Amino acid sequence: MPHSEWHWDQGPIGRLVKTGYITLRREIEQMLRPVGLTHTQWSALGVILHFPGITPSQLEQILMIERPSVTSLMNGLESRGLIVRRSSPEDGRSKQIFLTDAGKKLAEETQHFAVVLEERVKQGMTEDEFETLRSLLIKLVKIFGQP
Amino acid sequence: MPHSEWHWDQGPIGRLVKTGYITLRREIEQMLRPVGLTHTQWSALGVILHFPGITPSQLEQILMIERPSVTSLMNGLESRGLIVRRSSPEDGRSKQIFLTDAGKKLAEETQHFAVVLEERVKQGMTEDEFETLRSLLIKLVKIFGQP
DNA sequence: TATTGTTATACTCTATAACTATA
DNA sequence: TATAGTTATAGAGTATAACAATA
Repeated sequence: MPHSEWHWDQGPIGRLVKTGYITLRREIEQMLRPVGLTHTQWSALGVILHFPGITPSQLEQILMIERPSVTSLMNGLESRGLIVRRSSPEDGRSKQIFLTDAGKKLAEETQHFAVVLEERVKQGMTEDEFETLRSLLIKLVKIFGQP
Repeated sequence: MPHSEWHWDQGPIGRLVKTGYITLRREIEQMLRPVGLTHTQWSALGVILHFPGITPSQLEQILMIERPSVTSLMNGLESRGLIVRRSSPEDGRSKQIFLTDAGKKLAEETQHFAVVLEERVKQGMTEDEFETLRSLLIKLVKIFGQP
């Protein structure tokens, strides 16, 4: 790189957030490698574990991906035998998503990875800094509309 | 979602960072739609604009993606006529990447999107909060190794 | 008409492993 | 041997547009 150098910690806020995201994602994916889940699949399993019977349209909002992407993601989990879809008894258009026994087991075994990561973060900064980071990230997101 | 509700602003720090990342990425991609660039391509163009003659191995570190991913990314930009690769005169193994005229034009036209986004963030929080967010994100990344 | 979900289709991003060329 | 880059291959993630079924 002629004449100047790269400093990862400079540059706009968007790049800094992305760097933070990639850093944390890589940590999680390293933990997930032995069980063969991607971080997106792992997130989805965690949500379904908390909200059994959730619908694709609800997942769409939580995971912040489009509807067909939810279908694709669920297809992957279904073909691995981790989830099942059932028609909703209340609304014939809706489908409800449940974890299978295998899915529940895997979700329960891996959900603490989020806590492990969070603990490592907490060890690197004060409680006060940690809470400030949380609240400023929330503030950042709210600027662009998330209610 | 029976019996409980989803609160996007709760949950672990990892999810919050990801929410922030997706939020900003969507804003940028909306701005990029008219010119037909993805946010990753746009990032790469911006880096090459700042560091003409950069090598794939250097891009690998900056963009935080693997070497073959760099090749793939550069192939896409090359086939659109936005960059060219030349062999390094100093090291026969190395290749240097330069923007074409069209690539330079596109890069220059779109680089201010990062500033636009940053300005919107700055309007939603105090200068102090903004700097704190920056420094805490840097601190977060450093916990996991980025020097 | 509006909503829910899926299909069809396509492209980007990413990664691992193996290869070539150069140092 | 080590490094730089590419190719081959594959899978995930994402999106848009069009469609079917239900409300």
